[in-house]
Amino acid sequence: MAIMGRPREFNCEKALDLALQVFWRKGYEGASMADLTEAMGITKPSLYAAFGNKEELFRKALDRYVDGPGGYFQAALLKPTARDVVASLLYEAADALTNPDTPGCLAVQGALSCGEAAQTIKQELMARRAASEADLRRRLERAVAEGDLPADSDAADLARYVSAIMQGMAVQAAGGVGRDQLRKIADLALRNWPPL
Amino acid sequence: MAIMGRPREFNCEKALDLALQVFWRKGYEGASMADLTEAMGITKPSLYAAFGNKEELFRKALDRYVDGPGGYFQAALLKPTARDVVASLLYEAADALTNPDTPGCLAVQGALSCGEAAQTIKQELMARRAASEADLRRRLERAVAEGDLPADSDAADLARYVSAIMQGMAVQAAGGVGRDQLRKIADLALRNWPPL
DNA sequence: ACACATCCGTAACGCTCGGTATAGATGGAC
DNA sequence: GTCCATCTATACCGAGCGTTACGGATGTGT
Repeated sequence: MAIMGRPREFNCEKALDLALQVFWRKGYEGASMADLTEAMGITKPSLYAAFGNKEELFRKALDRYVDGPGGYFQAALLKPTARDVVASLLYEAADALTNPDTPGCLAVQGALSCGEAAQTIKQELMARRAASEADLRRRLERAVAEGDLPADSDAADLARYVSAIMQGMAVQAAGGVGRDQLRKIADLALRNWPPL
Repeated sequence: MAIMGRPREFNCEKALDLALQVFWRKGYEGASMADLTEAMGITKPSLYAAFGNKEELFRKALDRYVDGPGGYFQAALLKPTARDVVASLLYEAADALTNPDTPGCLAVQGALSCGEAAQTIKQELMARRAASEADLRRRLERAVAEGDLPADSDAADLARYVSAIMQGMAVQAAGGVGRDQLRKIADLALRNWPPL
């Protein structure tokens, strides 16, 4: 049995990308269904039929983010040395955070603080940030094992340190700071790596 | 002509402190008037008579924050050396961000991203963060002039760097990271100061 | 004691929110 | 060409939002 009935008139993935942009700029709570449907070019019933509800839509947009524009994070972990990994993370973050197509960090701006209704989203984002930090921590643990970092380095502390700098850059970007200024933050952070 | 009519039954400053706690935990948009009136122990008409509206209430709470729990920032600028200033900022931030009475950084969590209605608040917070950073920049400029920092230091870049670390710590604190872990971030940042 | 300015509480306002019932349009399967 | 599953669109729902009108309560100044 192939597909039956009237086919969908819009492209699901394109619509998700448009929704992602709205969530990016306004956060989860700040983005209203009216904002979303207008940006996506579809009506509310179509949105609900295709994506379930606002929360599921956000989660799907979030998945699309980490696999797409947010992919620089996982890509950076593949660099050969710990210094390359951290440098790549910080400079790629500076670029991504100021790219007009990918404004800011969804995991930070999405729902840092919110009302009761959005707390499951807030916790989801907290978990994602923690998971990314854990990925970085494991990469740095490997670097310690390989002698790429001093043997007495605490990979967990270093990962938290680098994560905090990236998140601080995200806050700066939300405040309108530009790419070159973010890269200078990265420069300064990298002037002592590893921070001994 | 002294005061006339029925005197107010609640303490304005105490009520402001209670409102501040709500804004702290839920952000500007996430805090509803019902949340606020319940926490403050007053009814809505009393709140509107005393504070104007939600936006003015937030601004008054914000003023009370910078003069009270947020005062560590200005206090840190009075330390004798640039290193003392930065160390005080980072360690005091670690303490303040994890103090149950002053949870997180209102300037970061208040309204990082939001809907249309709250964008004046968002811009106010952006301006406050920028103003704090400018205060720090001027303090570091003084340090350069005093020979306390290398003559080729860029005070603006350094101030942005330190601000980003503090804001990153605020995001970490919003994610549940504890005091000791935040202090380790401060430790790592201070291992190269100034970052040459 | 009286008058009045002010505050408190109930109850409602208009609006927007996220979400949906229903009816009409569309196009593939037979 | 007919059937019918599916999509689209209008119009609406109940709930919650920030805000306010109104009337009764309260204490001060005269």
